[in-house]
Amino acid sequence: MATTAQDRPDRNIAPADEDAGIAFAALETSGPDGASAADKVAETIIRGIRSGAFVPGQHLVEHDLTRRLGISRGSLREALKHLAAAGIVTLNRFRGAYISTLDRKSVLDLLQTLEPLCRLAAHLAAQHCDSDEKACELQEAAALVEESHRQRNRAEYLEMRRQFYFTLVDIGGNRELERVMPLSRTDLFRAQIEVIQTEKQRQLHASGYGKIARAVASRDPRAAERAVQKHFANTRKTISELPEHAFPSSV
Amino acid sequence: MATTAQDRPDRNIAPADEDAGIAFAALETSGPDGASAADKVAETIIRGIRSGAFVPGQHLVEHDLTRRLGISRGSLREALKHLAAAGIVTLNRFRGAYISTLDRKSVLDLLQTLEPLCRLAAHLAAQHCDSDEKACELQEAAALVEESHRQRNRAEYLEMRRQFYFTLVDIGGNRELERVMPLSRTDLFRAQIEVIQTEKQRQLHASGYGKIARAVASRDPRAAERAVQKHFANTRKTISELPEHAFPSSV
DNA sequence: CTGGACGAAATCGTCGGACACTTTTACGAC
DNA sequence: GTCGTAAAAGTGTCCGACGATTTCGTCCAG
Repeated sequence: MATTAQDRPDRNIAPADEDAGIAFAALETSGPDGASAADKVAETIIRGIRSGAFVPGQHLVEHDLTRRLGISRGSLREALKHLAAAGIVTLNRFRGAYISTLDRKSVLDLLQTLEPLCRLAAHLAAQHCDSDEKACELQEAAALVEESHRQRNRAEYLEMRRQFYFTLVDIGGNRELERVMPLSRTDLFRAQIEVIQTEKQRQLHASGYGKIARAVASRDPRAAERAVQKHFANTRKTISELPEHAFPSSV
Repeated sequence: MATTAQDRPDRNIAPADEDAGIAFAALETSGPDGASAADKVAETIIRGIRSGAFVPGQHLVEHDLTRRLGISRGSLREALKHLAAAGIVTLNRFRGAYISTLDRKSVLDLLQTLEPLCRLAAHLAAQHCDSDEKACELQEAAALVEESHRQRNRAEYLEMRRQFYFTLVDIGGNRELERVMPLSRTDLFRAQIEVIQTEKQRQLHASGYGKIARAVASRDPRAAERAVQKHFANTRKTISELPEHAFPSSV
């Protein structure tokens, strides 16, 4: 399964050492104090991926991260283990942690897996959208996604997108969905393609959330599922149109 | 290779006996199979749940486990973190790790989430079942489930059941499914209800896997999905018939 | 000049101890 | 019996250490 050459992230990783320094400048671990240090580190790394500070294929050296994040190796390893379980980083025994890379098939597999879960989430949300307050909350989340899109703020766009799905699942009331849905993993390929896709594709994707929110607010589960289905069809079409160099080869 | 004197857990906490004949050939995609100590501990705890050595709600004290499993606290905490991400144990800050408990709603939520994933898995498996070899492998996995059922070997039954799903997903070829599907979490409630449900319910559940395997082998994706749907409907019916005391109250 | 053996550096996996903090429990006063 | 406090238990985090493995540079034979 591993490609012929050992990992050659020469294209992905910025060769300049000092370049990584500025990336960590903004990585101040800010989070709810209720979370453990490892959780905060994991959240920081995910934010780094969304913002582009970490790119797929990048090697995460323990000593570097512990120094820059100001935590111990144990806590960092807990965080890396957590991220590896979620599929965001891949651990190679004695060779370290790397930001996971998704090739075209992995992305399509991910979409194929995510779609029925999102359909279920939308279905449940439409069923449980009895109070206008929740419908309003969801539409506001969709508005925030589109707002971030207009501002060209990639990191916030991905964060708001995650928040939208979170709200959708929350309204549905199925706690297991929240645990299972691989939202963080989608951040990986979203962060990859966000800088490659055309403006029209970006626009199409951003508008999908408003449509889903409206369909859910109409309290028609079937319509909500159809909206999700259409959104995924659009995403698949976008991916089919992307050039091959958008996807790293190595896994 | 040579097991040092350290990583030798002299005996597990339960009368686990010598059921290590499984030697399942998983983990082929993750490259270096070298299971870390934390992974082995996590697997041991999951087996303990399947065998009944650990019961939902049980408090896992770090000092106890490190002594009994012969590992360090750091490795144990990694394992607990991993299990917590999978929903098998619940971590309470400063209060420790507990085997997760599933009330009736959680079980129904879990089934609701798992069903579309299993339908997708069956659908893909039916599509990709072009070689007879794979169909045979799946039917053999189903036969092993029923064999364990006849032998009243609960731990092996659950292990074979997991193996069946693993085979199903593997034939389908969607790698993301394997990561997302919350199989270990289902072991939790399976282990709970396995001792409570009636013989007829147990029989019904065990026969479902053979039906799914046959439907997949027929290479009819629709029929495979229907078989999964029916299997889940049966499980839901069984759960609706269970008394309330089958489900712990606290979460 | 090439290629393989050798060894040093880098990095990871695991362990044990240490201290701060929180929760739980035990105990004595009222 | 109730309440407050102190001890005990248990967890969260960090540090240092050692062994294992990979990686890479060096050196010598052909």
